[in-house]
Formats: sequence, structure tokens, C-alpha cells
Amino acid sequence: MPELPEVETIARNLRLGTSEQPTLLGETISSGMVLWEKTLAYPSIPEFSVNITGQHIEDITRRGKYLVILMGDATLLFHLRMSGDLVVEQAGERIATHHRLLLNLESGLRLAFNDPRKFGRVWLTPNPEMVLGELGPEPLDEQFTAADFFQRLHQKHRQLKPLLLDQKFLAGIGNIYADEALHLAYLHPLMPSDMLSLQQADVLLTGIRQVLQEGILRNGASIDWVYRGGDFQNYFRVYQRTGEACFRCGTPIQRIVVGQRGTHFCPSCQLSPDSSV
DNA sequence: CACGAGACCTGTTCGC
DNA sequence: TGCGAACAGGTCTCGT
Repeated sequence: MPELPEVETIARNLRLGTSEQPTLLGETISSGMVLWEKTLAYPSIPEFSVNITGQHIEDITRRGKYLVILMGDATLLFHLRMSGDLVVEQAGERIATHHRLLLNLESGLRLAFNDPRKFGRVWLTPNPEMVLGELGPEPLDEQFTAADFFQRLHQKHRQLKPLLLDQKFLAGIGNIYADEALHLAYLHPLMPSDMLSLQQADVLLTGIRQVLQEGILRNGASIDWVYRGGDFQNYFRVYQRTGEACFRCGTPIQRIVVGQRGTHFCPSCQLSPDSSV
């Protein structure tokens, strides 16, 4: 489930607490347990067990789609990939089927990494740049301007959709928000990136920011059996609306496959890929 | 460099 | 009802 708005929501809930659970800031980790070996990307399980014990949780943030837990002399990083989730529960609770890694806390709570598809990964390192170093800019960073975006678009000759999904190009955008942003910007997913005008780049960046902020405002999107309480799925303009009417022009939304990802767009009001207008 | 296919995994939904 | 295929919010690696 997790793109930028979903990870932001999870980070915020762990940082500030919710009606269901207290904040994890100030907690001390009494022990860690790895239930699926490949979930731990770094370091080795023995090193992890030693180094995680006794760490204090100082802050919980996000970078791209990574959830970042800052702990004094180390940083814990989670990438939720397709099906990962973080849940706070009582330490004595039965370990759910899809839990892959557990952090027991001194308060008697437990932070569990739940991940049915086992694609998610966890890192514990003194140097988070080893994981985050290659990421592109944060789309919501005000320092990142339309002119910057235009320049990056023109450094490449790539189809817009796969480029937006490239985390080295921009950090945090996934399949839902890419489709939604392209629709808002009236741009075809196959349009070459270096064909955009400065004005179009500006409109696209604005669209990206709008959908990400809407997603965050609605606590992310909840799809299928993976439910987190967000409701942005009720406000999709194109994603998973194949055959339904475009809200702008009434044309049925079309689904194609681009870079092996389902891609949804309006064939009428999203400019054709070779349009120079 | 850009792109497509295959891999990694499990679960749900669709079509016959 | 049953069963295989298609599909799923992500990313890596390999071949062309």
C-alpha cells in the first residue's frame, strides 16, 4: 500500500500517537526479533539483535517511501514495498501470521512489521545515507522549483509515467499518485519527458503536489484487504476507474500497461504522447 | 541510456 | 463449487 502519503501517515501516527495507541517517541527498545530472514536487509541478524537493544526512539520521520526511526547513534529504516505495514500492539499478543520483524518496547508495547508478500526491507545503520543516498528530491520540498523540475525532465528522454516512478528522479511517487498527477496535468503517460514546456512542467509539479497533499489529508489510500483507515481511494480520478467516465470530459478512462504497471488515463483530455502543443 | 521481461512473494478476485 | 489466470500500492537485475 505505501506511497509517500501512506508512509507519511504511518510515520505521523507513530510519532504523535492516535486514539488507539500512544506516541512511540521516548520509547526504549528492549529487544528485536527477526521472523523472516530476508526482511532484514542490513546488518546481520546477530549484529541487529545486539545493536537494536537499548536504543531510544528520538524521532520518526519519512524520506521518499522510507519510514525513518532516529535513535541516537543509529537509524532504523523501513521500506514497506507492496504490502508492508507497521502496527503497535501489546508485547504479549499472539504473533500474527504475517509479522516479519518485532521490536519489543520497555513500556510493554511492541512495534510489529507486518508484510504478507515479504517484499519489505529493514535496515539498521549508523549511516542512513547508505540507503537514502540515491533518492531524488522530495516533491513537497518548497526549495524544489518548477525550473528545477523542468531541468531534470530535460536531462532524460523517458516516458513520463516510468520516470515519475523512478525514485532517483523524484522520491515517493508510486503507481496511484503518478496516474493521478498526470491526469491533473493533462499529460499522457507515454509523453517523452524532454518534450514538456516549462509551463507543462510547472503544471505537472503542481499536480503532483496536489495529489500527494490530498492523499496525506485523507490519511492515504486503502485498497483491497490492506486497510489502514485512509480514504483517498474514494477520490481517485483515474486509478482503477477503467471504463468509467472521466470527471472532466466524460470519456471512458483507459487502462494500458507501461513498464509492467497498470496505467490509467483519459485518452481524450490527456494530450497524446507525440503532441507538441 | 532506455526499455522490457523475469524475479521476489502471498492473497484476492475474475472468468469459465 | 472449483480451479487456473490475472492482478496488486515496489524495486532489483539482466538482456537487448
